[in-house]
Amino acid sequence: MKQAAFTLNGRIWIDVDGEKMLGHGRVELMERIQASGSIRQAALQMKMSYKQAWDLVNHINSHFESPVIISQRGGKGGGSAVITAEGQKLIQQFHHLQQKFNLFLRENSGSFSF
Amino acid sequence: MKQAAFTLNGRIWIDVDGEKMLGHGRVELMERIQASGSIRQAALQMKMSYKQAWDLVNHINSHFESPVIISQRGGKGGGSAVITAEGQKLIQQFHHLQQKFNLFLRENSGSFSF
DNA sequence: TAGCGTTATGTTTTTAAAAATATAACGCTA
DNA sequence: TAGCGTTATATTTTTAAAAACATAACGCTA
Repeated sequence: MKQAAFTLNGRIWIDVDGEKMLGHGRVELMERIQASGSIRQAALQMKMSYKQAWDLVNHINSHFESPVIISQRGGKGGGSAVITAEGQKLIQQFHHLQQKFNLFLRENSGSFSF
Repeated sequence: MKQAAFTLNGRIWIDVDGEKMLGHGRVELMERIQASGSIRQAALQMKMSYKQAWDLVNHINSHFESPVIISQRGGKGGGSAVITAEGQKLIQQFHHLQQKFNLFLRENSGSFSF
């Protein structure tokens, strides 16, 4: 085949006890929950099942003493979910790291000479 | 649950046309092929099937005008495989990038304050 | 020239991941 | 108080990935 453009790519995430706790997808999920106030709406927007979204939410929360995504069922609108201040800090800091990482990728993408 | 040690983690790889071409696993495979002179031995060492290893080798080679892993069947020992100079450069440069990335991860692992 | 160990390749089977389905609980609202 | 839309959760089904299996080709070596 042909030798096209080589680009450096990658992913970062946050581990707890060697287990993945937060990455790009989960951060996006949290953001959409915050924007919509609903796990279901966030799931629909990201084209995942409600179950999958809820499992992720649950998994994230399990790593904190008090949940960073707080949800309740029933009531006006059928239920709702919000992101705590701590959770928002989480999002913010992940974005900051992601930005630095993107820079890293760009800076090093040109270092090939095959 | 409890709020344990957060650590930054990640992976990098090299893309061609938006498709993954080379990452940590494939580099290790190439190194083991070089060390043993055999795709089969490399596969055994990495606990993958020969087929899987060969598919990876094939996939890597398909991205270059001339293969970076050259193999032949029959003959002394039943067959053999070698890594070209170009392939060795590939390995070297990936390692260099990986080293820089490891530094990035370490440097940024402490930037949490939840 | 028969056998050996490897490369090369296709097919089948198994396993794991993802998706789909089902259902209960809940608290507002009409 | 019946209904709505959501959260919460378990179970089943489907799909995709991985593994296993099978077989041919090859060129040395004995």
